[in-house]
Amino acid sequence: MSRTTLKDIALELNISVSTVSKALSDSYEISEATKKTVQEYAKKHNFHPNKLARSLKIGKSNTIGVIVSNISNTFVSQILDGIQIASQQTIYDIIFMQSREDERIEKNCIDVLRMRGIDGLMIAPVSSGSNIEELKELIKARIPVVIFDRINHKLDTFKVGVNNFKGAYDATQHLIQQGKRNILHITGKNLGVAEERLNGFKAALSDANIPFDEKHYIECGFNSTVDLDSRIKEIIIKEFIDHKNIDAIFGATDVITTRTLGILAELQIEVPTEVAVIGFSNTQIAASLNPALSTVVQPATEIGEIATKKLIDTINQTRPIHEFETIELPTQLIVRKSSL
Amino acid sequence: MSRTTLKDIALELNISVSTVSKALSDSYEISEATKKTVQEYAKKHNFHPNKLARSLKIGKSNTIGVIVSNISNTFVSQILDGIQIASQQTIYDIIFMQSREDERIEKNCIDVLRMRGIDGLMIAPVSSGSNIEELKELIKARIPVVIFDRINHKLDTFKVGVNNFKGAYDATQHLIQQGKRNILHITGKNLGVAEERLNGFKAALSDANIPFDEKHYIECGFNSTVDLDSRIKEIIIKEFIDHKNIDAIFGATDVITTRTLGILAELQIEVPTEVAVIGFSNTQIAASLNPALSTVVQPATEIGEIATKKLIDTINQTRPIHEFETIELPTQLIVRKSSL
DNA sequence: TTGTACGCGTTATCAA
DNA sequence: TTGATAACGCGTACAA
Repeated sequence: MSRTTLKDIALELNISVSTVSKALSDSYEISEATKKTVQEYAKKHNFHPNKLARSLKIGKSNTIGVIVSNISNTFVSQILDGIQIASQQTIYDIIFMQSREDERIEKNCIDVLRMRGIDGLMIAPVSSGSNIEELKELIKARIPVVIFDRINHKLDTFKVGVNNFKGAYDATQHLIQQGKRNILHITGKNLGVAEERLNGFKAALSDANIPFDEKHYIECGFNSTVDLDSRIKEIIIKEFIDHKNIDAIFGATDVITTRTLGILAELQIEVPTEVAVIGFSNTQIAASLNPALSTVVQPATEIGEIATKKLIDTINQTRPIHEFETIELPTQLIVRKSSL
Repeated sequence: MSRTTLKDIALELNISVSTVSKALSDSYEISEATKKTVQEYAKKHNFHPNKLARSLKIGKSNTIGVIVSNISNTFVSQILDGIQIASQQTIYDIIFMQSREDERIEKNCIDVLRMRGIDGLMIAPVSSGSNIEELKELIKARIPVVIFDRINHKLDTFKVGVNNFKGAYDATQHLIQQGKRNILHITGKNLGVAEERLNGFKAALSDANIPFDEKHYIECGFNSTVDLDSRIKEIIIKEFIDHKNIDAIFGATDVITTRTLGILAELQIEVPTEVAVIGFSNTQIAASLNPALSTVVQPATEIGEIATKKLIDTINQTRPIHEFETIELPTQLIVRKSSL
């Protein structure tokens, strides 16, 4: 048995295909009687209209494409949750794809989604300039694009993310208020948001008249977890154990912060008595950690929801938009035991 | 500017649409010269064939639908990773949807995916009988279905998951070997895999001649995290603090296990000296926890990969399959500090 | 109120 | 080697 079509119903009921089509969409042209017959038949035989054919016909797919780096990242999956929530009550379905931090894969994702006839795209781009031509083309083809999270991307369009400067500033200031003066900032290489977070870190130091020490700013590659681990370990051993000149660590990302905690435990360095720790992190188990981890939390769900709403608004706009808005949501500093 | 079509190219190059189509698919019927002209023109003008039209025509969408309960769950997102990896090198694209543990939403997901013309479906069902009629219909319509993770579902089809009995048995046995005899098993309500895990737990106790105490088996509702937390806390206070008759806890899921750790920290109960902890958990930061958490790890990525391969195989099978296989992968017991 | 005819963009068959 | 034509399933202007 293959799938039921309008034609099948028409044949069975001895009426025309268009009558069936109209009856199912509750058209005013059709009599209540036939509507009822058709709709009941459809329900009984579990008729599902073919979206492909429908989209092809009306030139809209009611689909939104989403490209993220990696689904298996707490922060990202929380954003996806928000996207799902916002799209739930709309006519739009969501298709997710992963770029895996690779511009070529990202290009492929864009192509695939485009071929699928998405009505709009939401993307957290790999880098600040990645696939900018492709994205421009989408917009030219009147497929709106919203950029989220990595809002330093150069494309001129709607953007939704957080105020990374302030988030980093607040975290650093908190450590300073706890009497820490030798703070190590660990961040990632080629991380779009890193620069603003570094700026916030520096600004907080500067405002407290603490000189910025180059040695207390470390960039880690992200090639593999092993690399990341050994790199972090190396620097902690050097700066904390050998030179004894660190009293706090500020991690720039979810992964860095949690890995750091693990390494400190492994090296039997007591948190927060020997070293205080705080970092950007959206892991739900921050409170379950021992010691409970102080974090800069990004409003992930909200980012997803706002981005989705913005995109849908833009899709439904009849005339092209030329004035774009960048929304920077505030982060939230949650102080727990690891930095007290 | 709207999107380019075969027609546009044909018009521009003064050849027929079918010639363009054949040239682009590198047909042997077309001369090298025209092929070259067409392909170059297509590349230059960034032509993307319309997949909707293509799928409609050939009756295959080269799309696989995936339904999971909740993307923002470590274990689930690891499975999705595996699915992505396995599909990467194939012609198939993946569409994810979330059921949020709700059978009606799950039904809606199935309908949407079906309307989208998926060639196959992978699903971790909400419950053991959820939407069984819908799924049967899919199979009747020759759209293969593979069930993963929640392999206790009653539908007769391919299933890929883990051996929950053995995973639970191993964890419990390990605790017993550490000299623990009063083990609390915390599990979830309406959790498909709970029963097998409970059986494994009981079997290990029985094999060590330890009687099973009803009071040491707790089911938690999953309505909200707050409920879960307070329920776990309540039972720990009663059994550990008041009656002092627990020396170990075995958590049945990722969420339960990590929440338990948090609550123990909050109550200032020392792990593992006062209470040993082990549990099913796929969180990547188990090693980063303090104390490092002993876990029963499920081969999530592998589950995703195998399920995907099985599904694609089935899709490409010309004749319907009537003998289905259930693959139960082994779990891995990783002993860390929390249970030593 | 219902039916006919056409087109969305593609592929496949067959004729030129 | 190329092109005309039909068809996939649906929606809609127009005719009946």
